[in-house]
Amino acid sequence: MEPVSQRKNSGATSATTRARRAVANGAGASERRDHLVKLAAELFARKGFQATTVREIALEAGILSGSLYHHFDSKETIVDEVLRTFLDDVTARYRAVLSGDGDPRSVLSEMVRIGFGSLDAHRAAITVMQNDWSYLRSLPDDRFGYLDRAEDEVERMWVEQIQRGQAVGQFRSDVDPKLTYRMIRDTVWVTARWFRPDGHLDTGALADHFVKVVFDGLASGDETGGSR
Amino acid sequence: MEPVSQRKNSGATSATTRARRAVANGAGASERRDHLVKLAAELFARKGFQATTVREIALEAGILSGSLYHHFDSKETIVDEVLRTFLDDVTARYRAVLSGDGDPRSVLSEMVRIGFGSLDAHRAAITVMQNDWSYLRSLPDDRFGYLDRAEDEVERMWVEQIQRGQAVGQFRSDVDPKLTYRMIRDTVWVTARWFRPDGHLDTGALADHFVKVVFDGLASGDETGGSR
DNA sequence: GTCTATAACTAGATAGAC
DNA sequence: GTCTATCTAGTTATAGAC
Repeated sequence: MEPVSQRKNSGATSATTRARRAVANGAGASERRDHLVKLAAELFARKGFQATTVREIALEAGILSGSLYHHFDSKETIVDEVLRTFLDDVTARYRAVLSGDGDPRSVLSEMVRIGFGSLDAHRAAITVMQNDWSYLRSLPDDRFGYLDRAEDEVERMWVEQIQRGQAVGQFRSDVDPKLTYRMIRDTVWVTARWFRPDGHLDTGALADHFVKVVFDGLASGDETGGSR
Repeated sequence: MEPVSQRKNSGATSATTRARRAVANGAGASERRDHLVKLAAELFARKGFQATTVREIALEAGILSGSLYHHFDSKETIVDEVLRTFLDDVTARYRAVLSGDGDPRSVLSEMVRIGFGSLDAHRAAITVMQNDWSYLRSLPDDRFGYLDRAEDEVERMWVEQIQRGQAVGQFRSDVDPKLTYRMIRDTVWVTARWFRPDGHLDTGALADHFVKVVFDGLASGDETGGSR
């Protein structure tokens, strides 16, 4: 038996034309649907994809679980949309920066800023991506194979810039580009675990701090011990 | 109906005295039990705590799910033991280093090495800790409250060393100690996601690389752009 | 210490009324 | 677009035989 419905929307957007699926992106979009995806993303982020039940998602939206299936054909479809929305946005931003003519250091710095900046709009999605990646990839079909492909593409972008920076002498050459990329990537995304938009630092300050340490190092300039 | 049992251990360690519970650590220990915990940890790490069923754990051990409950009173108890074993080990190592008289830079460097080094013995536990932390903390009782307490203690250790390093001039003073700690912590632990012990780099090389970048920076020494 | 059998429950998903 | 009602399958955990 389902819990009693606590109606919030007793008739708003009642009979709007909702045949506008399959537009913009390939998946299908509507404001109602987007809202449900957002609610679900927050729950997925907080408790994990599997620990979140369709009943909880529905409850949060003020409807019953069965009604969710009018919008989505499965729970997987919801998380799919959460992740795709984020990945599409961030890869598009990366491409925009790379199409410019910045030097490696400023391009990399800009990419770091894009990463931290995406915490504002995509914090939940980033958390889900990290926590539930291995589970989603362990599913029998290849539905989430695009995760690996997106990761590969992004890795190429970063590694190329690091190598370019080494070639022109902006970055030290005794670091491994791929390892360095992973280090940066991990540090940026993992921030989603504890970052709160209403906290005392914003994503810009976070990026500034990170760029400072990674580019120039934690050691004070006037010190022994540095083996450089 | 359970799958057919594929007996692996047809009588080994058959009638060993197994009343030696509640020793060493508080939880309870036996080789058999430890082995089961290890198997479970690998599964938890691969698929997530909730996606891993007690049937799978039992299957992996060559027994049936009911038999698991001779060793553990619940699935939660198993993951509890996975996490405690790791946390006890790593905090003990931190304390050992801090009880020495090293300068901040070498202490911090040693702590980084402990972190990466723990990937060898605790890779699965570290993965579980990261992926399932928020779920375990969301459980009704406070059973996993020690996670927060351990985190707090470790944070104090790190932040103190960073501040000490700033005080003696080993570390630059224009970075936030707490933020820097989080950055380091996250980067070290998150490595568990992709690190493979049989890969082409070991945990020592990983630590070397990380220390190099974080202490001395990615920028080449002879370059403009560094605002220091 | 393991197995057999099953209880008690919860999950995702569906069909059709409104 | 939502609700009611329900199906099916899978989950943790238990009881008692061996």
